[in-house]
Amino acid sequence: MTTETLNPEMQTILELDRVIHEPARLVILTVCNSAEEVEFKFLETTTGLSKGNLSSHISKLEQAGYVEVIKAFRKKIPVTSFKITNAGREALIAYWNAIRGSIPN
Amino acid sequence: MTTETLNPEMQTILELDRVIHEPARLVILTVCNSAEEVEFKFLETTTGLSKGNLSSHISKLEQAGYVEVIKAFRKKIPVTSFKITNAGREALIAYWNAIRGSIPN
DNA sequence: ACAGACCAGTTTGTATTGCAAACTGGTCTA
DNA sequence: TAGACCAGTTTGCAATACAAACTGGTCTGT
Repeated sequence: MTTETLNPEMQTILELDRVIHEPARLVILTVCNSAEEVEFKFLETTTGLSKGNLSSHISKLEQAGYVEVIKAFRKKIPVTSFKITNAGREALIAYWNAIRGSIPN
Repeated sequence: MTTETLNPEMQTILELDRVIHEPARLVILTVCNSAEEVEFKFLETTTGLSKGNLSSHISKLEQAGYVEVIKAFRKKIPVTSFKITNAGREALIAYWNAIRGSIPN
């Protein structure tokens, strides 16, 4: 080792957005980003996450302002849907850019 | 949304090696991978991680079998160094491959 | 009508984590 | 030889990820 400073790609890794860095949330947000609106049930079955787990990760994303939660009824059954926000989309893009920039060949 | 199955890239994300997924450890392991042997002090100053933090992350990496810890003395002062193991190198490569394969364009 | 199976989603309890402050065991200096 | 200093570990704590247990409601069979 010759240099005494961490190269910038590694510095970037240390500063990654922890809300998005959690795999479950990265997947949730990515799915939300790929559709207008996504239902709870859909996320549950596709991701294989448990309801509780899914619920709390979504709360985190909501708190961070990365998704909007939409509560509605289909017939008489409650249906919860999610929509990525602008902030969420930006954060997601920034996250991928950071990763992309740090990947070794 | 039309499909009911999570695409394989997202599945990969959910299965990332959590030992390596932690940014601090990813950086430590990457530095170790770029040199024959790396000293504690060097990691401390380059990464900016606190001693305690660094120490416990390295313990994790050692437990996982990803680094070897080498204790020695320089004059009379203890010097601890780290060396990535084969398993560590493989895990790191696998991690980057997983990430690389999951990145959106 | 109503008991209980079922459903969508939340809350709670717990084990694990990441972190820095406090500590250990030692060397060096005045 | 007291105490400043150094390399690294342990401890204590706040924040997490997770699933089991729960809530509030609808539907089914009798």
